[in-house]
Amino acid sequence: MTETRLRFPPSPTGYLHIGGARTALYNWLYAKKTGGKLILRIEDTDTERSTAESIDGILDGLKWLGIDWDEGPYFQTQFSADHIAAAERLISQGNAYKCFCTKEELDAKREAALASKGNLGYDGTCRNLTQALIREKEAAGIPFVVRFKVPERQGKLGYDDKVLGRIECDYREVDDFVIVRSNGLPLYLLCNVVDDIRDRITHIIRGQDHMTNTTRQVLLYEALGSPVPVFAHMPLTLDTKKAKISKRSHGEIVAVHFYREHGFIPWAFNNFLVLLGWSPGDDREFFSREELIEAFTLERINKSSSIFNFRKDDPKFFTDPKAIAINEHYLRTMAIDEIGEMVRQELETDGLWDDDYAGERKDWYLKTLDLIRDRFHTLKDFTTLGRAYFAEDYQIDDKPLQKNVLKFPGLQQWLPVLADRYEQLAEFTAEEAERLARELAEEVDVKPGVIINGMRTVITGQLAGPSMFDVLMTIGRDRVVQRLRETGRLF
RNA sequence: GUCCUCAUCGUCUAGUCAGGUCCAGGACACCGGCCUUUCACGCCGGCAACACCGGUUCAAAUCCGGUUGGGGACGCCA
Repeated sequence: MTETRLRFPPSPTGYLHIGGARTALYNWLYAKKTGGKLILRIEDTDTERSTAESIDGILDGLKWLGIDWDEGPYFQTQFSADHIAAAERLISQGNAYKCFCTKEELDAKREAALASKGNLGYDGTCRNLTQALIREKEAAGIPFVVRFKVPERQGKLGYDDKVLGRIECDYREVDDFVIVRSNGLPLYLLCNVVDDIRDRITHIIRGQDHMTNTTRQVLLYEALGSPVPVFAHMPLTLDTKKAKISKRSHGEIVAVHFYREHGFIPWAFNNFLVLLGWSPGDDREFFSREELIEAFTLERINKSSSIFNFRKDDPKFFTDPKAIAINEHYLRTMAIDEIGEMVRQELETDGLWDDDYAGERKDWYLKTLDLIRDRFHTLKDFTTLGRAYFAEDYQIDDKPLQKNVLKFPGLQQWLPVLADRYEQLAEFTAEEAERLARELAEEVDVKPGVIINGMRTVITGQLAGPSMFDVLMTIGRDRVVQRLRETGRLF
């Protein structure tokens, strides 16, 4: 069996979005699973819209996700000669012809067809021009495009899709499509096939929005005398209103970089993406890289499209709750030193990193992360909700401030008293700290919770958190004492 | 409009190819309870779906037909 060769061919017209990332992921998984190769090819033939920034963005996105490739990136524009040669070959073989219809004529016809509810395809005006007429028009300098001449055959045109099964349509349903622009530059349908043939691509995994392209490209493979690769059309990802997600209409929320910037763990995001249109067939939802490669098959890709259930302006979920839940799972279960590396990036970005965290305080650093990670959702939470562990400029949230502090004015006196007692303690342990806190509560005749939760808010700024006395040990006596003494500033 | 295609809880899905073990399982979300010094931690429980109509069959979420609904494509974009 020959090696499987897959490709991810993004067009550099914007950032990498979740649809593209998912396509890349599926191709990558299948390449890994079959011991094949993944080729990265930048399809930049739309020179009007392609940008260098987009290329960088796409590469960065893939790298962040951990999707690596074996060849490339190749740039489609560097193979123009191949594309042009193929077009010429198709013309000389009689598989393509020059079309002198103007854009205006075509637009008018399309509009008329739309109005009369007719078919929108090309009507074949230039399909059978005589050689003489063609030479005459060329001599007159009339611009032309090259169209593929769809064979007039009975029966069905189609292909076998790994996901969808047999896909067919009538030959008469496909109109003569343009393969070369009037400026001489070949178009996607052709370039894509020529490149896939040259790159010896064996499997094409792409979105269902390409299904009609595939039908036409099958004709191109045939005319070019190459075998048709295996096709697998994956379901599309729709928005909550069931429209195809796009950079244009959804913006940042569908951009891969948005998730990086919101503290997602790269693999967690892959894990979320792969489940949008694929399942292992059992109840597993979390996979290591190796497990996923092992479990992944083309046959288990779903047929029906899925909805990316992001919530705009939802105070609780900034994106699909399932994505967040998966991220939380990894946040809680990954090896703590791996989490440590990722949190380090966050701390550095915020100017909170201390080199000792990698040196003599490494133990403290990792223990602290381990203590607080259970209640966090993203890597960003370590520098926001968990800021009090690493800095003095943490915010006191309003809700706990009202509920746990301002409601009990006595805390202005009580907590500084507790600070004194903590300071004088022979040994600052969780047990001792708790004993003194409860003792104080009894003295001033309030429930222990008043003292404990008041402390929580003063010391961490938060309403919730780990066991308070563990927090105290983590923050350390000096900082605890200091923060408790300053309770008055909150009133 | 034409063609292609899809159809199970709010969302992601298992089950459909090989009909009975499915008055449909899991996860997320939601609701309730427990734990507790707190909680968006944890634990336990609950709510919630086979789009519709016919047909085949002893038996249909599963097979067949139709209807409806959704999506995609119909570019000198990729």
